[in-house]
Amino acid sequence: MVKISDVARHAGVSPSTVSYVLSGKRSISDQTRRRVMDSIRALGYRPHAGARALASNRSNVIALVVPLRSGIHVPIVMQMVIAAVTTARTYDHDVLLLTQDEGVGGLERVAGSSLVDAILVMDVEMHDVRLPVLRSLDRPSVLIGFPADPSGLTCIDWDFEAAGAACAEHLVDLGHREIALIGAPPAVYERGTGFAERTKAGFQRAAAERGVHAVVRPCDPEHARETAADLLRDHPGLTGIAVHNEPAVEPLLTAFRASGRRIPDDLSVIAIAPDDLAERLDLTSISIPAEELGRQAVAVLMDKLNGDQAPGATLLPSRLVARSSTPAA
Amino acid sequence: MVKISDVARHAGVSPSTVSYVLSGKRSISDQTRRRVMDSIRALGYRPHAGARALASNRSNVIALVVPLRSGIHVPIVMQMVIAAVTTARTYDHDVLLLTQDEGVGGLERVAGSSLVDAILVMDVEMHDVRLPVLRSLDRPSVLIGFPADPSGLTCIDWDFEAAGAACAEHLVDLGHREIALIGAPPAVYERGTGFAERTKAGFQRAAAERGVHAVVRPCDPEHARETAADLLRDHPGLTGIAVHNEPAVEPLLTAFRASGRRIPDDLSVIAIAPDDLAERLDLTSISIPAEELGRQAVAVLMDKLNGDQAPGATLLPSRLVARSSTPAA
DNA sequence: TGCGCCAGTGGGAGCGCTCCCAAACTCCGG
DNA sequence: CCGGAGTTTGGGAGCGCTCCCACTGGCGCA
Repeated sequence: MVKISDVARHAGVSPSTVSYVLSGKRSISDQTRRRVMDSIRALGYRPHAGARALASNRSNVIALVVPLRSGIHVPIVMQMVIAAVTTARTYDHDVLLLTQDEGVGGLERVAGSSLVDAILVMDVEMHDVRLPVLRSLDRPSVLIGFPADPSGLTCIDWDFEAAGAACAEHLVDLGHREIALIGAPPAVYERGTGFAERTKAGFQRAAAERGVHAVVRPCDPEHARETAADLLRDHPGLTGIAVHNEPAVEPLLTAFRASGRRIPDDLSVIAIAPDDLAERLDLTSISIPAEELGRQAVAVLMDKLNGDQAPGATLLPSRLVARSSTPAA
Repeated sequence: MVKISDVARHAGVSPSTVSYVLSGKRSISDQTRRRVMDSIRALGYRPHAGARALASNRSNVIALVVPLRSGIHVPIVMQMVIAAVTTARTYDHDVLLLTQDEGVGGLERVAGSSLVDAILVMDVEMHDVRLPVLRSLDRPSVLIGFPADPSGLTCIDWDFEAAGAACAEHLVDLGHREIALIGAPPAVYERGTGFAERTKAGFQRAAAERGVHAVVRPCDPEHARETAADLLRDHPGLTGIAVHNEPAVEPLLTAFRASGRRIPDDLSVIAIAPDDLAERLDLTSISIPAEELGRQAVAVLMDKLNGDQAPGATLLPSRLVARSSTPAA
């Protein structure tokens, strides 16, 4: 194994100089820097991660806690994970993967052993048992999602309240007087996951402000057909529908058509969904950019690592893209 | 920070004894062990990962290279990832996530810096550029999937050849004389990914051995409808179909029905797909246990890490489960 | 009694890096 | 010509752990 002293000898400088060339923590003459860099390349030197972590008290690794529970859409999670890894690399960090089932112990383990410098937690619950641990840990963390009490924590998420409201506004502006939101699977609401509730709240608030009747239904994608049928039966006057449940979108559309409703003639449909899905189905949508969220979360985490004061809460705006499922009047 | 010498003092032993208690590398009297463990708990001691890695030349971290390209089914990948992480934990290892877009450089980086002890690579291509690097690296690796030339490498995968053959056999045994395999998206074949080819080969071989006419079509899930229509038009006598393309399964079934074929009365359908999907649709299927593959891959990797001679190739058998889409005669 | 053997323990060098504390050298103004 | 400031570099302690090399005391056997 090539070590820093080998490089130093080869370049005719001291080990500390090689270290400083690599870290940039003090000024080095151009000539020396070049000589050192040449030696590094010539010898194929790679700093030993463990030695570095021991001496500097920084591992250059962040932990990423991924969820894998019912009701969450896996491809979106994966997009965020990939974006997080890619972004972390631009900050010269790697990503250690933790699953939720290790729970609180996993966080204490990787933080306590100095395996990671910081922690990114996805899919936070309203009353997440990990919150007190995260608050007490000596390493910075960022949560993707908002718990009931975010005090003392840094959280980031899409602005689902605004997204829900935008759906209602869009439908009302098109002239609909009776609208519905088809939301996440029941399991998600029962868990008290924040995003589902916030979408609902925004939708209902915006509708109420405009004096429009709004109903909200959870929806299990496997029973989309029944949900659609029930909804249309219970509310025959329904003409505008928002869907916030990615895997259920296609089954729902099929079910609406099967029940004789033409889209958009009889029913306007807007979805809160990733762009690729909405584009394919030519659906008006509020886009939820997964990569953007993963990227931003890491950026905020790195700010905290550098000691910069990060905002306690970040809400990523979503964007409404009109397509042919909600025609202008 | 609590260090090993603090524990040693608290327990009235030497630091080396604490180390040996933790590693189990030499015998310790019960009494001493108990005292040390008590002190560890009392002080909340956690060994410093970096120091450990430096002194022992083992980081207890493995790298996992995940794919995210077109044509692969994300939930299956995620299942394998989760299984790999969970299994690695049972061997007291953590998992560092690498994306493919760092390519060869990422492997050299994490191996060269001793950040990881071993490498697990998912979604291997036939002529993967990473193969020579993996062969030359000083750390063990395991590939999930088989390249064109697996010499000098350890590979593991489902036995797709057998799965394809089992599909054909099952259909032929039911009396079908003209059968088809609807496979992965064209992009997957073009990339020369092994699994798609092997399924095809097994299917065709088994059909040929039984003197039955077999056609194979790739299928882009987004154009499942057209694929189904074309296939039925080109081969009106088709009565048995195997599908090896998870996201296309439902659209295909819809398309078959839309073209007037009843399942299973007019058309027997068998799928190579995860159990949950097949169960939901009540489809006869060859199950591809994703968790099992992730678990086994890590197990083999750990064997190699321990110096045990691991088999060069491992093929995981799949299991045929008959359901109502292919009724017994 | 003397010896070898074994189980249990301690001492401490060394893993490869970082970063504090100087030291060397150059340049300038007085 | 000297002192001080600025720039560049070297020396080496120390990060927290592992594991090699002893050392000790007890036991059985000749």
